Amino acid sequence: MARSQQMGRGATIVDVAKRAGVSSMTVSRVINGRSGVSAETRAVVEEAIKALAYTPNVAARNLVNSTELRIGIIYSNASAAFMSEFLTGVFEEASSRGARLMLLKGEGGRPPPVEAIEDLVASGLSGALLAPPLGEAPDVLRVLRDAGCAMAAVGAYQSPGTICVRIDDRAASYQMTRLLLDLGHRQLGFILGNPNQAASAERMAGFYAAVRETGGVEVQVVQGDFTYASGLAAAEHLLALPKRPTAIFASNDDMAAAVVSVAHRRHLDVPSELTVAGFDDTTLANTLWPPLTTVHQPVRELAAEALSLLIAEIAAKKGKSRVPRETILDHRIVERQSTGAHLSSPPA
Amino acid sequence: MARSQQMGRGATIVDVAKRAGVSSMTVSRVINGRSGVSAETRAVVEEAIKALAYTPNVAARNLVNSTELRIGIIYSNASAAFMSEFLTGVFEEASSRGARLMLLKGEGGRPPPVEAIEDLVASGLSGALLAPPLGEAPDVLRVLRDAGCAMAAVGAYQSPGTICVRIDDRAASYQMTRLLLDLGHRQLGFILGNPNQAASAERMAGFYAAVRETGGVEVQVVQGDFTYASGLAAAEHLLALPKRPTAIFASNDDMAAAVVSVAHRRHLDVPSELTVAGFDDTTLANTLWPPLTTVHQPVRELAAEALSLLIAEIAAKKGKSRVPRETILDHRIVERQSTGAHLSSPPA
DNA sequence: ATATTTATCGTTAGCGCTAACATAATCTGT
DNA sequence: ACAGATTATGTTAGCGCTAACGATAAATAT
Repeated sequence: MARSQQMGRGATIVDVAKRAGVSSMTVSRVINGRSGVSAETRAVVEEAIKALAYTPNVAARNLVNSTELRIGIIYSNASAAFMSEFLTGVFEEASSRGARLMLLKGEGGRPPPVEAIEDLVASGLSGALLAPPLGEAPDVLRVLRDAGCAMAAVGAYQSPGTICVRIDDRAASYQMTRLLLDLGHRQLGFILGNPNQAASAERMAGFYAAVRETGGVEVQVVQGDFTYASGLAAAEHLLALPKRPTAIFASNDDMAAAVVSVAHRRHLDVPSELTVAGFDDTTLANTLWPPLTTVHQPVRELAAEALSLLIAEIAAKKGKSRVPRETILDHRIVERQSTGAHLSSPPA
Repeated sequence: MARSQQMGRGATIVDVAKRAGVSSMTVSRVINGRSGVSAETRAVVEEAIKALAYTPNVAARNLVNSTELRIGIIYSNASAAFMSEFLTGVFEEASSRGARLMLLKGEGGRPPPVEAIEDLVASGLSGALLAPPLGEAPDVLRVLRDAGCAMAAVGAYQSPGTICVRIDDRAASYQMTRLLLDLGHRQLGFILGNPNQAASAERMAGFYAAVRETGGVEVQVVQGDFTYASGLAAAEHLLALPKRPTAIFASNDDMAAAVVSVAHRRHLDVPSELTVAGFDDTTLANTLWPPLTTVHQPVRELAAEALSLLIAEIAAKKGKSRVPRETILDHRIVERQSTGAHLSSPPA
């Protein structure tokens, strides 16, 4: 019996070819979008593919190409909440593309040592995907670039030859600030992020943009570095000010959480006496009480998109690459319970 | 020319066979630990494998087996920090085994709906790996069991037919309590975990075991459910008590973080006026200030081991499975800065 | 008209591995 | 001692796919 169809799982390329009345090679060409197939033939084949619910067998494809796509995922253990989402996105994409992932993690929030990256590259890498903030780590970028390794970075601002996938930090920050202003707040505190990440400057720019277009706003800006500890210090400073802010916008959730903690220590209720907003929508935002109003990044999609682009880039290696250098995905403002309207006469 | 060795990436099974002076089939048998190979032949082959740094080509293997191992990873988004580690472990293991992972995530800390699981199973699953606390979710277990799907659960206590991989919660809890007692604390508070997870009872048992063998200890136990909010309430209760505890041991880090927050609100310094200990060593433990003393679980290893056992179980499906039902990995007490010696006369 | 290019499609071979069978060598029991 | 069972190895074929080349027909050039 003609085994293919009846037994076993999915249909094979041969089944499709038979049904379309062409050779398997033609089907292969259609699948891979290769040229040299007439429009009508292509249509017939596509019809057959759909009818049989055919999906290419990645194992067979990898085997013959022998080019087993090896992608290095390089990250530091900075924000685990973020990484969980990130890895999920990457893995889903990788498994459907049949890519093999090599994870490399730095310890203590630091990038992995250069030697580790060199080893990884030496083991034969097709490309590397950088999780924030490594997309802006000079050492990492240099090693990879020297090795001629294709790169994609999530959350990074452009560096030559790297595919960047991120949200529009400035716009997000602008919108969040607008939200605060619309709630009636006119005394605003802003806690900056780590200065060596481009996103920090963008977030501040968005904040200022919203402030500038509104009259009578007083702002206090203090430097942080994205850590909880830095948020603690910044909050202590802001809340000890003679004209203390009625709303504080921190450049990430960790620092926003610290603000809440300091507020509580000073017996200030959140949000009735102090409004707090964060950025990133990590689990922390939902773990603490009150849950934080924050900016949600579509981390999973960012990661999946970055991997997808990276694979495209690798494929297009010889010809001029038609892969966009910069891709922006949509963010979302999540309003939870750490923000509230400004009360002109605060409660006793 | 005999292409194999000189060009292309790694060595193939044929290269190994040639070097060992046997057929490729014999090498295959050695690799897969199949019987029917003499000890000396096996040794020679293993020698050759090592010499050539041979690694099996997963694509080729999957292709011929056609049985592409599809493993479902089922989890809720409870603790992202945990999941990040968990996924890392699972993915590393999966990529070296050539397994294809299907992720299924529940929303809002709930298990995924039964329909979703049924769909997943229907799509052809070889086995399922359950992240905590789903290893003890009756609905999930039932659906999987009915489908005759092999299962492994991390952090769960035994349920028939499921492979459980976890740490010894009781021993860990005992050790942590001992640490507190050795620091001189005699007024202890304990915050219970969610009662529908077996680990909660184990952790309490360990706590009591340590308390019982020590004289003159007063304990206050209050119910929690592993959430930050429940920790808040529990801490408020404990710290309002007339004879308030000098040390509080929470059944997980989220609740321990809440204790720290409440302590600060009441102007109690941690650790000089109140010692706090957690459990799990999530990133939260290192994010907050002061960093928490807690019990570290080797999450990555737990996940990898569980997947490894699951794959073994699937392979041994026909014969009697020789896979252990329960596997315990080592934990570690991590002493950070939330714990300190009890001062007989507390500072003014 | 014939030679030459171009577009479309088919054939062959082989990626690295293992199931299934074939073979050779050794061990049983009576 | 010799058929039959056991153990140790080799042979053959093929998993699903695609590179490389070959074949055919149509378009263009000379």
